[in-house]
Amino acid sequence: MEIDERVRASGRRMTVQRRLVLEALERAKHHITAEEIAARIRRQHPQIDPSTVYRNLEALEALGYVTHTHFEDRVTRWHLAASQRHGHLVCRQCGAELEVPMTLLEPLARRLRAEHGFIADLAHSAVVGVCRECASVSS
Amino acid sequence: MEIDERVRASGRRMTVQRRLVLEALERAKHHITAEEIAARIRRQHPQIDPSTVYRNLEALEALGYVTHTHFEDRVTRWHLAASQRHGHLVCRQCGAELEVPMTLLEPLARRLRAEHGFIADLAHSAVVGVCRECASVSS
DNA sequence: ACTCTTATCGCAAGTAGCCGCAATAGCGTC
DNA sequence: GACGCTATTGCGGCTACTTGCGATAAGAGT
Repeated sequence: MEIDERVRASGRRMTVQRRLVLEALERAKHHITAEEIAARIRRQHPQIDPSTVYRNLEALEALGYVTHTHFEDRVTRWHLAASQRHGHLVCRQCGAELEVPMTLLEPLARRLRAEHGFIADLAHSAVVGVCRECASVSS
Repeated sequence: MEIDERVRASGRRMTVQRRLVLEALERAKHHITAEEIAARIRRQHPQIDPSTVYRNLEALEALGYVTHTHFEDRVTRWHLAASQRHGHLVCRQCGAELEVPMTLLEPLARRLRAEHGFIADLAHSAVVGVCRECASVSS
């Protein structure tokens, strides 16, 4: 089924704005901020309000097309849910970002599930710490 | 008092505002937001600006007296660094918070260190997911 | 094609938190 | 105890969102 139909089937509507947000995500495919999406869309369609972009990201997330990840402290970044899931390490000193396969995080997820019945989404927040380079310089 | 001296020894100054922030943290001792600290202080000292509270939390964090943890999406909470370190699980559906001992998270930290040279601070961000109760209801 | 319900939009105002700046006030030194 | 250097403060304005509201327009039904 086409995305348009699935959106409608859920009682939502496929608007020009929603399609533009989806297209921006498809074009970026990877870690884009809401601000960036809004800026890109507004280059061609300046009448589209940033709040519309935020609301559409939320709606598309509720439908399962999109997810977001929290990076260093205040930045949220969005990507298509279909793209490869992976964890993130971010260095609190130099800001470097490292991607790690989910398999690395799975043992913890399994243990949280077994011991606390908690279904963890370990890709949702980046792991903050100090990268190899910064650690070797500062100590 | 000894904190005062240590603050001064680092080239910083012990101001009324800084002492009030520290006292608020000592009284709360556990997971308080910057807004709450500011509000409590401002009940007695309305001239103290919230931005001063934020800057003092930052300064006290740099000195190692205080740390912060990120909870669900946009909430940051502060506590004395001296208090017991532990991880947090937060349910994205009901908001329930669960504390887990750091030992549970350490195997992952060790592996990140061994395989990526990355010194992870797994207490810095809560682990987001779905708690046992919400999982059993929704599925 | 036309109607009608209501999801969604644009706008303006609100929120937590951050930052630059001129004024203020710790505190080491005399 | 006054002096001077400069860390820190209060303020106003900015960022990254969020929210309320009246207007607009999807799209199901006729």
